[in-house]
Amino acid sequence: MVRMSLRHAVLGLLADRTASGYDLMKLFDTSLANVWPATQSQVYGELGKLAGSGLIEVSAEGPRGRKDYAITKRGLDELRSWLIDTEPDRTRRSETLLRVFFLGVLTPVESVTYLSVEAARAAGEHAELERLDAQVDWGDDHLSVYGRLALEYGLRLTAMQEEWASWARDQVGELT
Amino acid sequence: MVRMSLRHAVLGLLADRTASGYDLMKLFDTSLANVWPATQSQVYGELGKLAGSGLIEVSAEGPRGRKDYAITKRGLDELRSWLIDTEPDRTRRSETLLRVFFLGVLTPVESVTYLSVEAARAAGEHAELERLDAQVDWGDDHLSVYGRLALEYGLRLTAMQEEWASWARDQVGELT
DNA sequence: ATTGTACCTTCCACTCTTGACAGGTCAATC
DNA sequence: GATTGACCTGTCAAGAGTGGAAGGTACAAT
Repeated sequence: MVRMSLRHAVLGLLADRTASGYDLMKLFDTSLANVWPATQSQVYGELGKLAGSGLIEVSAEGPRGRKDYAITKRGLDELRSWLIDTEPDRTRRSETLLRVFFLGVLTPVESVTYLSVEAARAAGEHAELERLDAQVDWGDDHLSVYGRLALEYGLRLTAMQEEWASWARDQVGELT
Repeated sequence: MVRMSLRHAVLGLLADRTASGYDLMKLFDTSLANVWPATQSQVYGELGKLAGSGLIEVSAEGPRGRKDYAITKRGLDELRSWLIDTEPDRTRRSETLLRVFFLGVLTPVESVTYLSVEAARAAGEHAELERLDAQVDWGDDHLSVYGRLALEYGLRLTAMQEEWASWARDQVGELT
């Protein structure tokens, strides 16, 4: 039990409102898609474990075997304690950057192509996020207020990535 | 065998020069620390598998059981093919951002503190990278040329993170 | 001569993540 | 009445990553 952010992601979502595993999956695939992706197996598994340890509980049962979960007092304590008392794991892996390290085995022309594609990809993602920003109806609930901060991070990140990739492309271009 | 970037990280390092597992670990702990961290167990395990499949080979044996590995023709082909023909996995997880999503369970003051710490952390990392940049003797080999591009990415990323965290802190501050 | 330190490899137990599979129910439409 | 599609929960196998333990060798300095 070293880290387990997934556990806290589920707790965090349930802190906003009760939800079933199905509901949570939709949130993971939309709001949290670019922050903490998770699969069904993980979510349902985690719900079972969390319920077993009393951090959440079944608050209602609906049709089709639907189970609504609600966070408990202990769960909320655990979530707050995670936010305040523990340091985030900042281990980052970037396959894109890993490839940059090894661009030397390609020809300069091939490297320039790689970085151009990367710049275009970042630009595309940036545009996509801007579209999302304009489209989303930002409410006043927790997830909206702070979710917007997260979206802004995405906007700034993709903008930075595009600038960097363009710059890097030019740097490599000068080698030819 | 879906992704396995670690395999290609090892191949990429060996494309620059021959190395033992011990040598590779030093590279993983320095050059690649912020790009693709790996543990001993992973590296030695991967070396065994790569040698077994003929992508690398033992080029020399030294004292203390040291084995120097060199990339083979097939290994280089595999590396090039990975760089050119396959799309990087861009799945990103950010525990820091995940926490931002759930800042709503804290008081605004606690949230401001969290974001302030985050800004300071980014600033500190940025300064550290600048120090590294000035200190490193950038040579002409592959890892240096392209490693420098990666470092520049880190500089821009940490600068962006500091600006974002400061901005977000002010945003939340306005709620009080 | 001992001792400390750097060197060097290998194995194991555990958690996290992925992807696929399996199964069942309700509501509306044709 | 049958089909379709959205709803909803669960399990399993395998890969990837973590952390640590174990064990041994060469070398230099005291």
